[in-house]
Amino acid sequence: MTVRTRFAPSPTGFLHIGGVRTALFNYLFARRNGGEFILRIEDTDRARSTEESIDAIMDGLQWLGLDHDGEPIYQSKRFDIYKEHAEKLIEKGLAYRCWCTPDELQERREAALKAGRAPRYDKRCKAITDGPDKPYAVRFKVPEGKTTFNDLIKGSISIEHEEIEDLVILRSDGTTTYNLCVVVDDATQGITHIIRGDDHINNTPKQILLYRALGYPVPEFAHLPMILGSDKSRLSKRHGATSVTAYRDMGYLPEAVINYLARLGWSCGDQEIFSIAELVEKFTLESVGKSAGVFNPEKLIWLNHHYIKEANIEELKPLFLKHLKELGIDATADERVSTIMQTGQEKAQTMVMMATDALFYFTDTVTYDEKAKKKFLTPEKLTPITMLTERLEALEAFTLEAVEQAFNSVLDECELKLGKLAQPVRVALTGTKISPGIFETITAMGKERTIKRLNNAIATMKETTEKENI
RNA sequence: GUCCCCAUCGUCUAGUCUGGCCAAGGACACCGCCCUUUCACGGCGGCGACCGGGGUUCAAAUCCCCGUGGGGACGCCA
Repeated sequence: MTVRTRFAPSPTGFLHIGGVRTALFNYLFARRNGGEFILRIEDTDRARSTEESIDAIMDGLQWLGLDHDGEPIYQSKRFDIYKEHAEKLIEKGLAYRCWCTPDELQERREAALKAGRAPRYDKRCKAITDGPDKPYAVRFKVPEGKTTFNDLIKGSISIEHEEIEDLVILRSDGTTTYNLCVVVDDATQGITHIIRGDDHINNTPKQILLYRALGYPVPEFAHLPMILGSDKSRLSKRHGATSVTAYRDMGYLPEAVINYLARLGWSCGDQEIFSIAELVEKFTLESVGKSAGVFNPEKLIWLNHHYIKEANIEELKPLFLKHLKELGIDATADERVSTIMQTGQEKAQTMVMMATDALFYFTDTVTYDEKAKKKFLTPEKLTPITMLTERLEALEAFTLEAVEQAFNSVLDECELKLGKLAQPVRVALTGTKISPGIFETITAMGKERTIKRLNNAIATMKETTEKENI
C-alpha cells in the first residue's frame, strides 16, 4: 500500500512554527517512503476561516519547499459527503438525535466542573425516540469498552470509553463536526499515516470508533510532541515571532528553518546539519522523541548563520537586494554587490544583518562615530593616509592583491604596523571601528568611493589639527 | 475535577526497546585561551544533566511500582 500523509491546517490564522513542523514530518515521512503528501484545508469553521490564512499557509509551505501532491482539498467543498456519512450512522442506529441546546450544555458543563465532576454529556437524549419539533444535533453513540491503539511515536495508548462522551457529529444547522470530517476525509482520501500534534491524542479513540462504525480501515497514528516556548508553555505570540513568514522577513533561510525544526524532536545520532535531501533519506518516525521541546531561537540563528556561510553568493543575491531595498537602498544596478556580499558573508547571521552591515558601502557620505574619529583620525596618520590615497589612486586594476600591495608599501615606508593604519582607514571608509577585513572592504568599496572617503577623512583630520592649533 | 501523554546539562539531544562498553557523548548558549587589522569566523579548553523514593538484579540513565513536576484534552472550534 502506498504511503499517503496529509497536512491539514485550519485557515484561521498565520502558519506557525508548530504547524510547519507537523507539515515537515508528514512531508518527510511520505517522501522517505515513496508516498504522497497532500494538503487539506480544514475550513469548515466558516466564521473563522479566511482567504488570507489560506494564502499564508500556501506561501509558507512554498517558501520552505514542502510541496504537496495534487491540488489542495477544501473541506468546505465536501459538506455533502460528510452529511451522507452522518446519515449512514443514523440509519445504522449508531447515532441519535439530541435536542439540548448549546447554551444548556455549556451551563451543565460549567456546573459539573464547579462540582468537581467530569464535564461530560449525560446522554439524556439517547432514549428519546420522538422529541420536540425543534432543531436537533446528532450524537454518535460511543459503545462500552475501551480503545487501545499503537501510536508510532508514543507506543501503546488506551482510553476507557467512559471517558469519551457521545460526541456531536452533526450540528443543528446541518453541518458536520471536526471529528467526523477528518475521519471521512482521511478514509476516503486514502490516508495511511496520520501524523499530527499530540494535542490530538484524545481525539484518536473517538476517531477510531468512527472509522469502525463507518466500516473503514483504521490508519496508523503518530503523535508528535508539542513545541513549547522558553517558559515551557505552549508556543504562542508571547514568545516572539511564531509565523514562518516572519522568519523569512527577518532574513532566515528556508534550509535553516527546516533543519532546525527537523532537529526539534527528531535526531540521527550526533548529526546536526541536514539538507532536505538528507532528511528525506534518513527520516524515521522511530527516531522522533516523545517529549515536548522548547523552541530555541539561538540555535536557529546558529543554523542560519551556517547556511549563509555555506551559500553560493549569486544565489543569495536576490535576497540580499530585497533586504537592502527594505532598508531604502536599491543596489540592483550596482556591480559591486557580489564582492560586497562576500565581505559580509561569514559574519552575517541573517540576511537582514548582511544588508544592515553592508549599508555603509552605499551611502553618499560617511558619518563618523565620534569616539572612533577621535581615536583614529589623528594628525600623525595624515601622512600615511595621504600616501595610501595617492597609491590607490594610481592603481589601474583595483584588485584585492593590488590594494594589499599598495597598502603594505605604505606600511613599510612609514614603518607602521598593519593595525595602525587599518583602523584609521576603516573609520574613513565606514565611520566606525567595525568592518570586514580592511583590504576586502577597500576592494569592495571600489576605487572611486574609497578615494573620495579617504580625501574626506584627510580634510576632517586637517580641520581638527587646525582647530587644535588655534 | 477527570482522563491522556511526557521526564538525561539552561536548551535541542545520543544512550533506554535488546541492563554491564556511560565515573553519561554531541550540538546551541555561556566562560577562558589561541589566531588576529577591528567585529566576527575558526581552533582548543572549561562549566554543566540521568526529577525523587522504593523495588528487581551480581549490575539500572536503561526494567517495575509509587510520588512529584511539566504538557495536553475534556466544545453544536479545528
